[in-house]
Amino acid sequence: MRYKTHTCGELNLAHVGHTVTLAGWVHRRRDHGGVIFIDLRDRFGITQIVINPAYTTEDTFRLGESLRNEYVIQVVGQVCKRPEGMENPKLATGEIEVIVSKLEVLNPSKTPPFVLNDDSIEQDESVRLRYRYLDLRRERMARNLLIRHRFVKFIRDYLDARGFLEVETPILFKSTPEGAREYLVPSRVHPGCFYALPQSPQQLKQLLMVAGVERYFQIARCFRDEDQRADRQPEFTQLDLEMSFVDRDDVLEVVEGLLTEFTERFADLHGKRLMFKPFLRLSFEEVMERFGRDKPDLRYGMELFDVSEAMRGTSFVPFQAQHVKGLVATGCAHFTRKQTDELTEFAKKNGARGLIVLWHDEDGYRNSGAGAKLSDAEKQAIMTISGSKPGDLVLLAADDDRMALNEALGELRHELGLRLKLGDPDAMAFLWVLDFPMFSYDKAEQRWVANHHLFTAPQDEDLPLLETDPGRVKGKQYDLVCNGYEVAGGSIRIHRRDVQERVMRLLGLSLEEAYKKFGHMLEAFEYGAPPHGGIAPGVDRLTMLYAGAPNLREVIAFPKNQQAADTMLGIPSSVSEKQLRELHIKLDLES
RNA sequence: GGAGGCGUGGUGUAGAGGCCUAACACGCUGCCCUGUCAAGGCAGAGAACGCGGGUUCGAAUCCCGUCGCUUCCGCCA
Repeated sequence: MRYKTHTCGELNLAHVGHTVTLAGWVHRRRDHGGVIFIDLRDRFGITQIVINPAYTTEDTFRLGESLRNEYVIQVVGQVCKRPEGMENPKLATGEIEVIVSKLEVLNPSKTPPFVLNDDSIEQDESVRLRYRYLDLRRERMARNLLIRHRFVKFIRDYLDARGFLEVETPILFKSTPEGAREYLVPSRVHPGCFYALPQSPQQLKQLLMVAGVERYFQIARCFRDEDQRADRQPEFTQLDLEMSFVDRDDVLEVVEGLLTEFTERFADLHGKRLMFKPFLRLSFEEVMERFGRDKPDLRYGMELFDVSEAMRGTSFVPFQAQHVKGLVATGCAHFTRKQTDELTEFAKKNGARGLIVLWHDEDGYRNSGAGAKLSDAEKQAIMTISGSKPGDLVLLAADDDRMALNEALGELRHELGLRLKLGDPDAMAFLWVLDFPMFSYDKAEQRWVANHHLFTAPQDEDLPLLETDPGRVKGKQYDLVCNGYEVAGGSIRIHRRDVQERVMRLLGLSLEEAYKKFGHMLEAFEYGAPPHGGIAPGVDRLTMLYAGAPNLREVIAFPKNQQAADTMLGIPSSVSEKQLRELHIKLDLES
């Protein structure tokens, strides 16, 4: 006999009269003494089971009384329309119930260490992770897994329909000199040698372009041995993709089309909607000027304003700087001195020299603190430029370093956005950030460093600047930002050897060194590399946003904790002496 | 590597120097109950308050250290 003829989510009035077999977990039990109700749960839903002595044997009823939460049971019974007024509109199957004739306990269960049948309780996460297989039974987590599945399935269908080829690349990869710290895998066969787990399939996907694949993608696992954040896991999943004979907009269109269609087609599942259609496009420079962060949350405004000119020649010492900018915290004039002091501390921590606060009352800026020191003309200018209204709080900072000023205010804007919950939880505010500067000067090391990676192509018109003014060279690089998170990054790559060599020269990399580190790439590029470029959207981060989750762990079945450990599996763990010997490894636990 | 937050029965919380021989809710155990769906009623078991040290006549409550979890900075080409 089959374990189940139907799932617990599919029965309805059309099935009334049918005899069905269901199997699943006891979600909840309501024992009225004479009649027992069981909410039977499987992945597909919940169905009410009724155990009534009038319709079954004494033994079955006794067995029903012994049921507890999370017992795995199988029932045979008849689908019946519920009595008038007894329907449950909260359940998809709420118009019917199954009257049990036969009941079997397939497996009893210990009492779970935490509540599985109530998502409203915020459960301590370390316990959830310790018993992740139970945590995943909960409705919210089951939904997150489903959203992720739909997303990945959609990606495959969407790209397949557009001629992309899914190709797997090795997990046992090569240690690369730059970038994130890597996870190393010792080789048994080659004493003293190591594989490295890929930070991303970057180099391999470019080699696939040389190989003539033209349109490649992969749901790729990536590994980075860096410290964790809410949006960073040591292993994570990227939609890695690369295209030949394309320029920037071709790549952008693929990703934008994919995310637009997914957002709209699956709105019933995730409940999100697009804030910008088409996605907003801004240059890095404009984003920094207006929002002070290369990954701004554009679900709300609160743009930075610039009063530098109006403050020129001010007698107010804190504003005697090249640049004076600020932002308006709408409706925050009720903030106390303590709260604004906190904001000042926050701004300082993020590089501001200080924070000037103006309270906008009914009759203008309050006459205390900075409000008392600024001239009427200056206050009027700030009011006009900032557009502040009574009830608002105006926050200003000054600095000779414009970028530092933008960044400090940008972090302040972000912090306020979080504290004031300015972002609409149902909105997805996708933004393309374009025209990044390719290089920054590392003062400590006295050399130019690449902001993206070595293979990013400079914009054509900036090529001459490579030798004359590297700081002004912009790259064919692009980031996709959503709700304050970087959700994708990519670039058009250099495919011409001469340009590649000029970039390497600028970065102080000799041809000899370059060949040592990237020989396989440079060699491949000499065999007819097509113009190509790509991008890598973060599957975990996007799923997190679609799921409305506060961190990546919520959308990964078995995530690592902040210490990169899994307490359920007890990893990382030590290994036997024998294993170490085979790998030619001696431990030095002192250092 | 650094900074902040949290750590009380199985779970979620309350408790802010003596009223704590630690409270409440859920869960758990037993009994009652034929229409509930967060079922209901009655009874009961279960924690010396992460760990160590200190202050005090007295500490879950204050201080120091330590461990665990978490958020952020550094780091993440």
